[in-house]
Amino acid sequence: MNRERILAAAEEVFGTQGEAGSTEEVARLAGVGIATVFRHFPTKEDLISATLVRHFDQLTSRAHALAAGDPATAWRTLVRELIKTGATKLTLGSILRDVPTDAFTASRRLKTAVSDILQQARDVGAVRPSVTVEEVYLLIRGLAQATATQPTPTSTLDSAIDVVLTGLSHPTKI
Amino acid sequence: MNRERILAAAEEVFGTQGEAGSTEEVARLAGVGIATVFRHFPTKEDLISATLVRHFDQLTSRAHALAAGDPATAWRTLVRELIKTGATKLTLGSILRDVPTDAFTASRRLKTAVSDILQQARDVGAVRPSVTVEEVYLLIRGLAQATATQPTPTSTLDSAIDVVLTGLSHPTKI
Amino acid sequence: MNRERILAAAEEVFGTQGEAGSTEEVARLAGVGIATVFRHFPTKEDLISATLVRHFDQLTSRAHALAAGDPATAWRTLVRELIKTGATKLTLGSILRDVPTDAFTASRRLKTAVSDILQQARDVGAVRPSVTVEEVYLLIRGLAQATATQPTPTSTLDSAIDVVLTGLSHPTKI
Amino acid sequence: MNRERILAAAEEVFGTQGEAGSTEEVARLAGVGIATVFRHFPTKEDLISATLVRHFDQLTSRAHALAAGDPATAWRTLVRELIKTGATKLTLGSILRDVPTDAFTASRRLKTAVSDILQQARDVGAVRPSVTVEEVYLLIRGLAQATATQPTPTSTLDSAIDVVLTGLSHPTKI
DNA sequence: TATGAATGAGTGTTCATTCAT
DNA sequence: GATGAATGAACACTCATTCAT
Repeated sequence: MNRERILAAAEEVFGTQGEAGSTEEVARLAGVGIATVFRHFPTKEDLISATLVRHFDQLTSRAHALAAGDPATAWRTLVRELIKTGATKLTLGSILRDVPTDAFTASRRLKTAVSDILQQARDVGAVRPSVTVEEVYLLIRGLAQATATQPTPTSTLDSAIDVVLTGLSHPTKI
Repeated sequence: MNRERILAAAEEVFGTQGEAGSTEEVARLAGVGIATVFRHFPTKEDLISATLVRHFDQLTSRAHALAAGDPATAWRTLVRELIKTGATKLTLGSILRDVPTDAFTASRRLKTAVSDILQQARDVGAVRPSVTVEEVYLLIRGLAQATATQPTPTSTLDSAIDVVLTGLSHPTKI
Repeated sequence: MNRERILAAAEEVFGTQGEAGSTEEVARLAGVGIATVFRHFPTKEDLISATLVRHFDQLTSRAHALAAGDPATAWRTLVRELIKTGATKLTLGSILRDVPTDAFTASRRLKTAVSDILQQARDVGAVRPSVTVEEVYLLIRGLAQATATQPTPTSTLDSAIDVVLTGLSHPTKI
Repeated sequence: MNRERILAAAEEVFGTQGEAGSTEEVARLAGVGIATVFRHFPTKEDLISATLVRHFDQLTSRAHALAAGDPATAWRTLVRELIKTGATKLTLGSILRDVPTDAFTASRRLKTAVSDILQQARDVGAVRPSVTVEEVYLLIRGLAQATATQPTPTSTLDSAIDVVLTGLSHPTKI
């Protein structure tokens, strides 16, 4: 039952400090001994991976929920939320060097869900047809990481997101 | 005269790994003893700071050079270059916690140069009037960090940059 | 339970070499890994402080025991023992720069015990009335440090102690 | 000509901080490059040794001067001065592990001079006949080191010196 | 199953000492 | 003869990981 407590603590610790966060701090925050953490997750990497899986799965659920509503709104909301929730936690992505399979799979699932909504958005003309998931992901990851890295006023972030959404909906300059 | 060799090595090491990079690796890469690094830069922070100063100053020079030409072109070229050269190195910016004065000053100089070119671009209508340097910086830093963090095909990055440039030139959706 | 082993090793190492002694040597002598030392005493200063507390407490106990017997004998025995046992270890006192509270308190307790016996000795005329604890401490510390610093034949040390005890019992020259 | 400047700096540095003082600080204080220090004194130990020689020779001269006057006064003055001037500098003595010959010789010379004055003092009854130079040295070194180690009010030190002088002039308790 | 205790490898930093100029 | 630059060996301290209970 500690597993959940540990994961929550890990999301807090690594989300804030990146992989610089120490396993011992996770244990302390979870209120368990350090050996307990290692019993559940034999490696620091395993712990981070599991944390990512949890995070990605939550986002995937959210994407599925949004997919039921109006495509244009769903799209804009999704992009916004991915950037903002990722802001505190996605630093984790940077740790995936040799991508652990579990986390990789979870991120695949999320990417699929995002692709689906993107497709709907393209269909209703909310997004220019030539836009790919890859570039969308790059833009999302960028803003998420940039704000995670350095405190940013909400208004600045909102403007930047608007720029991205606008850029995605208009034909690119020659 | 090792100073330059050390700075180059530091740019490589810290640019890739952020402040996680070790001073010892910098020394090894520069082909000098570790104490030599510390003779030139008494603190790891000093080393990082000096690396940043060098990097920022190079970019500032480039900005000044561009400012002499056509505003719209200058603007697009600058944004592109800031993102691409920053890609390998700007991770460093995230290290500026207690901003070392020198690096801070150098980054101010760069920001001023960027602001000037942005103003010219606004004047010729290449950029929407309401755009601020802050949001431009956030977008640039985002793409730089995102590509630094994870290998990205050039084409994807180029598309993303086009999205940003387009978004900056069009009026934002309501 | 290594704590005790580490403290014993620390008393040996720091007692001999003062704060110049290395934590690593303490670990080696205690037969434990260096990290174990740091788990028990997070700082070198903490380790030294704990060593001092242990040492001071032992001396305080001894002083209390002596206080029960004949004042003149108690006095002479105490001074002798403080010098001789301190000889190997009291170098540590010199490390109390920013006195760590625990060690300071322990040394206070010892000083009080010494003062009590000194008072008894004054009462029975074994020590001249004008003698203060401060000068007694200075003389004790002096002989302890001097013999710790440089090997000294027992007979020489005994003579020197006799000189001090005699000087403390006679009226000072004008 | 730098030799003298370096020695003066060394006496200041090592006298204050013991062997913890760094050679580089000596160089800085002497206003010369560090390599210059090593040209004159190939080893840190050599430097300290030379510093000691200088110091001992000065004290020897002083002893000779005093020997010309009244024996009792000379004795008391010498003891007092050895303790007080040694207080700032004799920390150095503790560094003599494998006594470098030069310093050893110089200290011999000083010891002889002290012995002579001690003999005169014994002859005029200012010091008990059984007193040896060894115990005198031990007492002097002790007070010098103790005050060097820890700041001590002048009055306390003076009282302690009086105790020693008194103890040396009276017959020892049985 | 959970834990506190133990550990070795690594990090930033200092310092006596050497060498090219 | 004097110097600044270079170096390796140490040191205090941290952390992911393992083990006995």
